[in-house]
Amino acid sequence: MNPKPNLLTQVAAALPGLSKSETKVAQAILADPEAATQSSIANLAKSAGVSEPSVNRFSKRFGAKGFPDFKIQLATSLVSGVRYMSQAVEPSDDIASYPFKLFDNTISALILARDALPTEAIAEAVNLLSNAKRIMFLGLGTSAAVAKDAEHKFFRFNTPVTTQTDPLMLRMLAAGGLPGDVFFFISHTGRTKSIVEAAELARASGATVIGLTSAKSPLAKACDCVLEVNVTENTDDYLPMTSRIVQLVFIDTLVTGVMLRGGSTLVEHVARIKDSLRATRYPVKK
Amino acid sequence: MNPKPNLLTQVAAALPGLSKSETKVAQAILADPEAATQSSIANLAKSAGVSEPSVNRFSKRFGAKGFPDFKIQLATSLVSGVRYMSQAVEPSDDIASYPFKLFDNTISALILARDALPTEAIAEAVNLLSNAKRIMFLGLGTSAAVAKDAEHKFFRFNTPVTTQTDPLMLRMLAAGGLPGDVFFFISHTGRTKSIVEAAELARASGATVIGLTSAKSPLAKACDCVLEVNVTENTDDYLPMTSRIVQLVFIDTLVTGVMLRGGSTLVEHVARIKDSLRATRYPVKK
DNA sequence: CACCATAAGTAATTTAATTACATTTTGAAA
DNA sequence: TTTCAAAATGTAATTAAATTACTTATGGTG
Repeated sequence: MNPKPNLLTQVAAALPGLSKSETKVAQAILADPEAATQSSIANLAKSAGVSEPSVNRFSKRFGAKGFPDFKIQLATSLVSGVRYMSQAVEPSDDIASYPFKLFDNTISALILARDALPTEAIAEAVNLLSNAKRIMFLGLGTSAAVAKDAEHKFFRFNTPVTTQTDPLMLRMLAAGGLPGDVFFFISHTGRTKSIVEAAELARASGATVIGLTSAKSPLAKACDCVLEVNVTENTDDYLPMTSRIVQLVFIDTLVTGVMLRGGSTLVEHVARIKDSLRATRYPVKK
Repeated sequence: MNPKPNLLTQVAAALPGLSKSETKVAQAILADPEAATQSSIANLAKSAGVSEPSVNRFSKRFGAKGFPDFKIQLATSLVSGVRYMSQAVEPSDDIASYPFKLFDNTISALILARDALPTEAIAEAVNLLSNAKRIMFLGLGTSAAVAKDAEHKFFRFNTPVTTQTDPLMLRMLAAGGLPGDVFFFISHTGRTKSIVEAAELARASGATVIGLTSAKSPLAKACDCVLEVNVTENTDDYLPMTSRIVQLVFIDTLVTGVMLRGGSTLVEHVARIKDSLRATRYPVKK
């Protein structure tokens, strides 16, 4: 289940020990693996400058039943990834299975999210955040950690940024919003009352409201700009896990977007801030 | 670049519009896609109960050049994933590229981490955490957000859990460690002085020290149990992103491990805590 | 109920891959 | 350096697989 040695890597690794014509085959494959999965044995033999049986022998050397089988294995190894369909953790799972399930599920969730990225909304959010006079990242519970992370990232820019988890402070903060303020609400469900209410207050105050939440939720309705994240948590018994990871990568995306917009000036600014941390660490020995 | 509709999904989606024998083929494939990638056209035709040309026609209907090509596409779609090799974000990137790069890079990092999971260390950490009288999750900067997240998760168990970011508090906390305490340090580099020093103090105090950090780092040396995370951030100009995601999935893994060890009692306990949140949310409309 | 259009199957053909065997190359020992 | 055996590679024949062209069946419509 776990050890899934990438065929392409295997071929590269085996290179030194191969014979002359096998090396040619390996190089031809390595040069354009994509093409190799498409071509016939005759074709590949020709482009490698060897005979067809050489290619066939080569295929078998790597554990394939024959050349077509090799092509299939190669094709799979080109998209290193995860077997589809997320598998829920079960009481019967042990150390050999549950860590892999968790990683696989997280990876699957990210893949799904990537295939449904709301790029226009992202572009808009980047725009709003770039022009913000002040940014507030607001989330409760699990989303508080995401908000905190966002704060850390945006803190390095020039814009003042805050997080807040006290619901009373939240209300006051939201009520006191001003044009130019960006309130960024984070909520997986989009149904947490204090968050939704704060979003409504913020909206009414004239500030800009962005939501990182699921589509059609009450929170989404209260936002100027909605970043839709639709992750179905595959667990009731165990704790929700994947949604916040996806949220975090959204945050990363926004941070990057703002950096790109800011250009070299902003990159240098961030670099300076990063440098300031050097003294807090033990240097890497040579 | 983006739209990469999963072939298997496509087949499933097309089902209602297919003719009788095409439906049979689709069902045969859907029933065991893995096997379909291995079998010949004759084989599949037989197991679907149709003629060979029907399978061939079916293949072409889905945009393949022929059956072998279909098999390759099917094989790739079974491992939904990411094209290998992480691509750094560049100033020339725009909205159509950088979000996907970020997701892909994160996914790649998770795949690499999964392929090098330190299962024994995870098992040991789960053991230590399960038996802890008190748990401290400690990290600074970006890792503080991870620590906060861990606190949120572990908070739902019966064990007292804290985080702390003030370096003076950190020292005091560590110096006051007792047997039965578990100090869980989080640091990507493993070189942050206050963290390493706190780990050493904690170790000296007789408490158990776990580190979620990179191998061979100063922090790793100060720990009883090291969870190695080796993620190479592919960015100097832009902000580190992927390492904390991997750290979080490690946290998820530990949480799950502790839950599994705790059995149904713990699951029920967590469910009760989760239920307590219901009143804070707007109910889902029917 | 006849007709057309679509769907599915049969059999022939073509293409691709494999096997068996011949030739070449390589390296070690005389 | 020559010789020989073992390994490597290639050629050609064979077999297997896939595709095409064509025929037969099925189902809906005037």
